[in-house]
Formats: sequence, structure tokens, C-alpha cells
Amino acid sequence: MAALAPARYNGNMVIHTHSELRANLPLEDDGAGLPAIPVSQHPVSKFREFLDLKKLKVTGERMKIIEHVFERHNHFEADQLLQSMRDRGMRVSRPTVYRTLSLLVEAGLLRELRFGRRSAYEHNYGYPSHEHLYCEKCGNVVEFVSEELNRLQDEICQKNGFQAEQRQFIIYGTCSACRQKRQTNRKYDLI
Amino acid sequence: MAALAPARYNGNMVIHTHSELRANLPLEDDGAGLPAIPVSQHPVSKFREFLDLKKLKVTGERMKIIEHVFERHNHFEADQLLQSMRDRGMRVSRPTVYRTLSLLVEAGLLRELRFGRRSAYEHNYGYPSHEHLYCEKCGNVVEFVSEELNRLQDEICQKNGFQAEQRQFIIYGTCSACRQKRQTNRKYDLI
DNA sequence: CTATCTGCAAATCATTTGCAACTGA
DNA sequence: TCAGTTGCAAATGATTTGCAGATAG
Repeated sequence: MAALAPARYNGNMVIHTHSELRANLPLEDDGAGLPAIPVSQHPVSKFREFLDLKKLKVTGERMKIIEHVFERHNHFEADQLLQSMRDRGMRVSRPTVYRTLSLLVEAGLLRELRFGRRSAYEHNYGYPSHEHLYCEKCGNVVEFVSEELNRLQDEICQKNGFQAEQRQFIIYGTCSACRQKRQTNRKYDLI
Repeated sequence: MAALAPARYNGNMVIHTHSELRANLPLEDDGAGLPAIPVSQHPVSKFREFLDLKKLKVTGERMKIIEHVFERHNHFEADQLLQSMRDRGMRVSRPTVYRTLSLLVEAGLLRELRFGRRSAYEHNYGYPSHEHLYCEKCGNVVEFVSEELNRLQDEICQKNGFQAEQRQFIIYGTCSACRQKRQTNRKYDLI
């Protein structure tokens, strides 16, 4: 049994909705993600509201970051975000990226994930609550939604007088693609 | 600081509050917990077997560490383990602690947990698989067992062709004790 | 104006590694 | 004997912080 999440998270996402909502989706997905939740405000205006409330400033850097982050639905790490912004010619410093990510989490716009030692982030606004299957071989992530899990959590929290703020349910293991690869390798080994 | 709540039993769910995980606190624990699983071998002999299989050596340091770790059922971090061993006059270096913890995880004797940035460890041999409620206010952890969750995991993995190696289900929030404290404070605020 | 930001360089902090001396099989 | 270990000091790598100059409101 390997240590927790040795593979570096590669930002690839394969999305699958748990069957309570949709029966057997193909494992490969177009990357569009789970169906978006209709929200009344754009994340940017939500963030402006938050900054206002906290008496913080709406700066060019903060706006560049949030716009970049909400362009696509994917998981990313601080460093990947920085790199991807720089690739597009947007100049921001690493500390500012970290500081802004913290604000976005505090504002409820992003959710922080810990697959491994580094923090990963994903949209928390306009995107349904979901869980993750993390492949330790290739670092891919599969998302799934389970109503049953919500129910189970409510039940457990109620019994313990616990007020849940958020949860992290990650199943670590080997994805179907990597299992097949392995199977192939095994055949070669046997020859 | 953290008063231990008594173990509580709720139908199928067995709940137990563990001692606080903060790095600055001693490794004290009440030693209770979920009911132990009967196992045929002592963890130490299991470890010896593992070392043998891997052609690794049974050293004094490794034995000191595993004996210390399996004396009590509690969660601990690498640094706490080191400190607690030193307090008892056992000399081991930090790198050796880290290296041995990795081996114990690899051998299936310990399970690695990540509540925060540091890794925490708990017994995985002779102790049932369980989940955690983590209080963000006081750092206390409540363990619980849910058969339903096992079933749910199997179902999800089967549907995704995913081979689960392990899982981490942590609910973050506020425990009942801290909620009550807060309630009390709130009353004062209102006066 | 001036409280808040930003970027830089340096600090932090858990964890890991290179290496020379040691030790179990 | 000698492959595998240990402890030390130093490296790593993600994240954070102090601070001087920049900027939003």
C-alpha cells in the first residue's frame, strides 16, 4: 500500500455522475464537468461583494486571477495557475496568487482540496458538491455526485451534534485506464 | 485543553472521541476507541515478516518505533512520535522516524491521514476501518464506522471500474462541545 | 491622502536526501 | 563480508511573511 497520493495531480479531470442521477456514463468525458448549478451572480461580482464587505480593494491582480480561474471548470494547483497565467502574458507574483486563492476560498467561491501534499482548488460556486476518485497511478480525478452520501452525512452529524462545514471524500486507487495498462504489461511479463 | 468526550454508541455506529491532534500537545490518549479487531499476529511480528519479505533489516530503531507506536490507539504526527520517544529516553533521529513510518504504512500496519498540512498516522492493523469528524475549532477527532459507506464505495467503484486502495472521508466542522461554548459566548455578547 | 496591495527576497516548516560511519544477517 | 541503516547536515518544495514602493478609494 503506497503512501497517500504519490502521483502529482495532473489537472486532468474525468467526470462521472453517480447513477442515482444518471445511469452509467462513459468514463471518458469531454471535460465539461458536472452540470452547472444556476446562480444569480457572476463569480466576479460575488467576489467584489465579498471584498467590499471586508473593506478590501478590488485590484487588477485580483480581477485577473478570478477571471482566469473561472474561465474553465478544472482542478488546479497554485503553481499551475501561476504558470498558466504567465503563459498568457498576465503578470502576477506567486505570493499574490496564494493570497488571492485564500480570499477566494474564504469567499466561498473556491474549494480547497488536498489530494496530496499540495493544495488543489476547484469551483465551489455554480458547481455542485461532489466527491473524488483519485488515481494514484496517473493522477487523474473522477468526480461523482451521490445523494446518498449527503443523507449519510446528515445522519452522522445529527447523531454527533456535529455541525458540518464541508467534507472531503476521496477514494484513492487505480482508475480503469491504468488497470487496463497494467493488465497489458502483465501479459508481456508472462511471455 | 481538550476534554475527552466519553465514547458513545448509536445503533450501528460506534463513535469515539480521540485526543487532540495539535502538534504542540503531548501524545496523551485514553487508550479506548473503537473495538479492536481480533488479529492472529502481533504488529511487531507482522512487521518482521514484511521486512523479511522486502529483504530489509530488523534494526533496533525500527523495533523501538513500532513498539512505541502500537502501545496505544491514538492519532499522532511524526514530530509528536519523535518527541514522545525522546521523552522516554529512546534515542532515534527524525529521518529514521519518517523512514520507518513510511515502511509501516507500506506494510499496512499504519494508515496515513491528512487533516491539515501535516500527515497524521493511526493504526490500520487490528483496528476497524473508519471515518473522521474533525473539529476545526478544537482539533478533536471523532471516529465513526458506517457499513453503508462501505457499500456506497463498492457501488461507486464498480460503476467506474475503479480499484479502491483506500479512502479518506473527513467531515470538517464544529463539534458539539465547541458549538455549546459558542452559544455561551453569544449570550454574553448579547448582554 | 492613506489604508491596503504588490512583488521581491528571505523565512518557514514538514519532509526528504546525500553521505560517511555503522551494523544486522 | 557487505547490503542495508543510521544520524547529521543540508536540500527540497510548497507556502508564508517582512518590507519598501505602488495604488485603490
